[in-house]
Amino acid sequence: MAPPNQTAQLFESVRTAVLTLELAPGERLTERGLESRFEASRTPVRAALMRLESEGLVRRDGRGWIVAPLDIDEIGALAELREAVESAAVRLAAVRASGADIEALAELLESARPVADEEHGVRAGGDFHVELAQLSGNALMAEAVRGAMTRLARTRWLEVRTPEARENAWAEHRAVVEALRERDGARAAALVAAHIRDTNERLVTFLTDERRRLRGHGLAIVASGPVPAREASVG
Amino acid sequence: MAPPNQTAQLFESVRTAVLTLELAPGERLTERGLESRFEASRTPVRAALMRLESEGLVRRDGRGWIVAPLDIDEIGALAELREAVESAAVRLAAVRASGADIEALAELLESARPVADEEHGVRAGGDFHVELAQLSGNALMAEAVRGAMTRLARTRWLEVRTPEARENAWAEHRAVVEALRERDGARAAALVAAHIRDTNERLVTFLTDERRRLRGHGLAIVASGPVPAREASVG
DNA sequence: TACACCAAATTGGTATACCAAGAATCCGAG
DNA sequence: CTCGGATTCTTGGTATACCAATTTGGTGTA
Repeated sequence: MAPPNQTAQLFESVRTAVLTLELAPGERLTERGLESRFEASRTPVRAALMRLESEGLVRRDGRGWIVAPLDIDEIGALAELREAVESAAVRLAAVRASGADIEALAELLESARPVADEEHGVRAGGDFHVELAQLSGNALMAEAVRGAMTRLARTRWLEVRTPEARENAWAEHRAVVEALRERDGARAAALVAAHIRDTNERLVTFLTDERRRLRGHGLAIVASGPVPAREASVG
Repeated sequence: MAPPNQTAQLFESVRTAVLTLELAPGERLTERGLESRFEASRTPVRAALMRLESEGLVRRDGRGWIVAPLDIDEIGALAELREAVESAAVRLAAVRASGADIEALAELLESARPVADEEHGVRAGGDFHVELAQLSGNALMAEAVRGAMTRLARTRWLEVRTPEARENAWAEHRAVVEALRERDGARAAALVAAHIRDTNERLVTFLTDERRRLRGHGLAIVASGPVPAREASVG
């Protein structure tokens, strides 16, 4: 069973294309365009689009579809959400996680240490936060963090990542693990919150500064999302 | 057939059926079954199922679909998530919300006061939390709360809601608004957290106690993890 | 030139036919 | 009656035809 389902494969392909900016933020997508581009029929294309939509990577634009624009306001909102969820999660983790789980996280972190490989470092950075949230034992919190990291993933290809900055982020992660080891939930939560806040601030500063240049590369960054249509009915 | 989109209508119908327990938790769903039941073709049925899946109301079971089972562990996880998000949101709201917004929320609460009408009270109860989160100015937080309330909505048809309990919940909501009026974010957050914790505790206690009885009515409540495979198929 | 109007093309929405995999059922051998 | 295997049914996955609504382009008129 090499191709169990075309949908999953197609979904991954489109998703990757969005995350790597191969499909530019704000770009218009047509079902038939994707159909021919990825060589699949409309049914799996539609399924992929709907899933991508629920992940926030793709959005409806009137009747059609667009790649979700990079939205500085959304990035800020994500940081706030992450701060709330991740700090609560780590507080829970300090109480619930087994020593072995914490050590496994420490090991994951250690393995990402050298950060020589850009892509590897990027991926590991997001994974750390998801794994950390997982230690809370609360699957929904972990899922929320994963969703947030997904929405943020595209910015990682833009952000400046000096060796110092990466080393710094790594050290902050390590401090969190250390606090976890000592079962100091409050400290761990504070560290996580500060880390998220700082990282976000750097990111937003960078994006704001570079907005003009990035636009020159055909990359639009909006400042306040196109007003999501308000709906009246909520069951 | 003039209706702009059948999908939206079908989606609402199925969603309502799930939320009202007309479609029982754990029940197996087939695309063709829904197709004939709701008189639509498979395409919109599949779209609705995928959307419902992203809302957590429907789930894949192997190759097929089931209505998401009521899961006490998930309910607990939702409470933890809500506590994290809503308390952070209300803290933000205390700083950001306009006086008019706060008054509008107070009015919404006031209008739900008599709670004579069961269904109205139920809906308003969930709405309050969503509107409250909206005052944070963080759309993603509000969306997270809305999602959590959706996942919890089915329990409201089961829960005992004595007039005292409802009056009590209403009073707790009111205390939050009062704290908001005074721009006391810390107190508002503490009140929200306590309210969520208490409500959840009552709910879980009730579900645990009544689990046997509810099962007698063909309603399965799982304690952990998925997969109750086959349950209520007409007794 | 500006503009109104019509025709063709494009698009998402919908319906449906076909497929392979799995489940259920039937039937005959023992 | 039991068991094994073949047949049939059902199911989700996929491909595709058709539709209505928009968009697009062109064209003729004032």
